[in-house]
Amino acid sequence: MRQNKFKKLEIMPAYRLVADAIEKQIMTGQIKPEDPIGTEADLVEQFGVNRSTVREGIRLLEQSGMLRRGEKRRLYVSLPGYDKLATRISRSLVLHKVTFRELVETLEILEPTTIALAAKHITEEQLERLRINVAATEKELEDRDRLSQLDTEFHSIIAEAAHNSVFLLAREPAGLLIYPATQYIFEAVPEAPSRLLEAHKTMLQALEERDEEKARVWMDKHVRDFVKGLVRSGAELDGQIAQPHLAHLLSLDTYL
Amino acid sequence: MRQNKFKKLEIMPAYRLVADAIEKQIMTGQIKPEDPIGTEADLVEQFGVNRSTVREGIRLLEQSGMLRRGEKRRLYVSLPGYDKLATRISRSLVLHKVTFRELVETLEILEPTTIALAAKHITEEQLERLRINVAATEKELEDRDRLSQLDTEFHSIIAEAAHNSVFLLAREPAGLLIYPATQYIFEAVPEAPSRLLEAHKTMLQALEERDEEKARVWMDKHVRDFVKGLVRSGAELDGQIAQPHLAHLLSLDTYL
DNA sequence: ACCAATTTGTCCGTATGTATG
DNA sequence: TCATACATACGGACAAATTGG
Repeated sequence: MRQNKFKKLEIMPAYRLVADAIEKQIMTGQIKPEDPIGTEADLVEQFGVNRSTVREGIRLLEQSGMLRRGEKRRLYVSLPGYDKLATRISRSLVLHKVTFRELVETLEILEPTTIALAAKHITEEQLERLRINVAATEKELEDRDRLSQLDTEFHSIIAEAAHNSVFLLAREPAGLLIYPATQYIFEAVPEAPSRLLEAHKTMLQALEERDEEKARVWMDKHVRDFVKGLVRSGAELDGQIAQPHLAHLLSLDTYL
Repeated sequence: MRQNKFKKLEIMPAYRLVADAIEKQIMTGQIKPEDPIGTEADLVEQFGVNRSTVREGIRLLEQSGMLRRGEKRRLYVSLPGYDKLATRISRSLVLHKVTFRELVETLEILEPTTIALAAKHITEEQLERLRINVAATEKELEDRDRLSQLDTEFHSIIAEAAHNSVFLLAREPAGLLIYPATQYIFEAVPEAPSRLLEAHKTMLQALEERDEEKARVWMDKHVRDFVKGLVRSGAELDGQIAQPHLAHLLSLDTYL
């Protein structure tokens, strides 16, 4: 038998090595967010590779949000934004053919817990944003498109108010995928907008009173109500999300 | 007043346009996972840009996992893998200085629910993997490093058994960040390994019996136990995760 | 097992637009 | 206004690996 004394060598393209080297310094805190990275020419010199190679490496980190072009077009270390991450996760879920059932099952669990946490930790500023959101909802009760935007935002603010970034990132992708469907519920269920408004109003009130249980109970009801509406609007719970539901995800290309 | 008839133009670098164009076709299903993309030369011709530009665009999609170099080094459309996504999310959380408190708060909620779902949906094959995992845990009770790997794996298998990819992605990042800390608990709490083994054994049993409540209760206990151990091991709940805890995340560079 | 064509990874040089001082 | 520095994009080149005879 031939002797197998050597592990398979890890052969990686130079542009990956560049990206990994920079990422490692970021992850280990040797360079921190908002720190400027040198110019491309600097990196060329430091790594001893060609500019094209450096640029390809930079693109990898740019996409994962760890580098960005800041003022003066210079390179800065950057914190990957939660909104961008959530969008990427949502898109992945779509490609994996996630079903409505998986989404609502998740939200039935996460949303009540989220608002319970929010009741404990919400700030006055966040309450104010919720009040503005609810007021806008009341004013635009006829505009279904706008209404589903406001719905998505309402739940995002609450998630933010939970003051737990792990939780925030856990629920945001599901929220991004499911709440836009509100729009289709409105078409099928005429009383849906007013019921939504009532629920949002009550939940806001519960949050103002710091009433954890009341908030949780109403959110629970709200989500169940949502699922019922979803079914009545003709959505197949075990089917995957339809193209029209994804328009908002696709048009986000611009700032991602 | 000057007439404002024009919207601000979206001015984006060519390599982004390339990436967006391809991504849009993927998201709209015009090209599907495992479909081959043309060669770089093809893309050069189709987009009418230079090869360097095409390559930079490809890097963006490569990083987000929508494109990969497959067999024969050709470009294929690809499903972003959950493991890769979870790792990226974990790293982002670290950069955002996530605290132990946020992690355990999340897992105290998600893990019991996860195992309850798993009790309903777990397959025989997944049960078998859990049995193997628990058997290995019993055999390697002395090897702390190996033990914390097995712990992480145990919980990942359960998450997979819940058969809800949204839920899976919601908890995996927290799992990746917190369970490696088991290692440090073992150092501070001598009886921790045997307690962990007992809990894992009992949860496995509950899953075999499809006993949702028993599974949930034990997981709840297990997580609380974990948190206690974490505190006894000297971890500051409101502090961020220490460097040593992240070693596994950094060495994963190779296959990401 | 050898050869010719293709393709990727990498490098070099250059032009252009834009921002800085 | 001019000069400098830098990012973007282009064109061309070559070696190594892979493919397809």
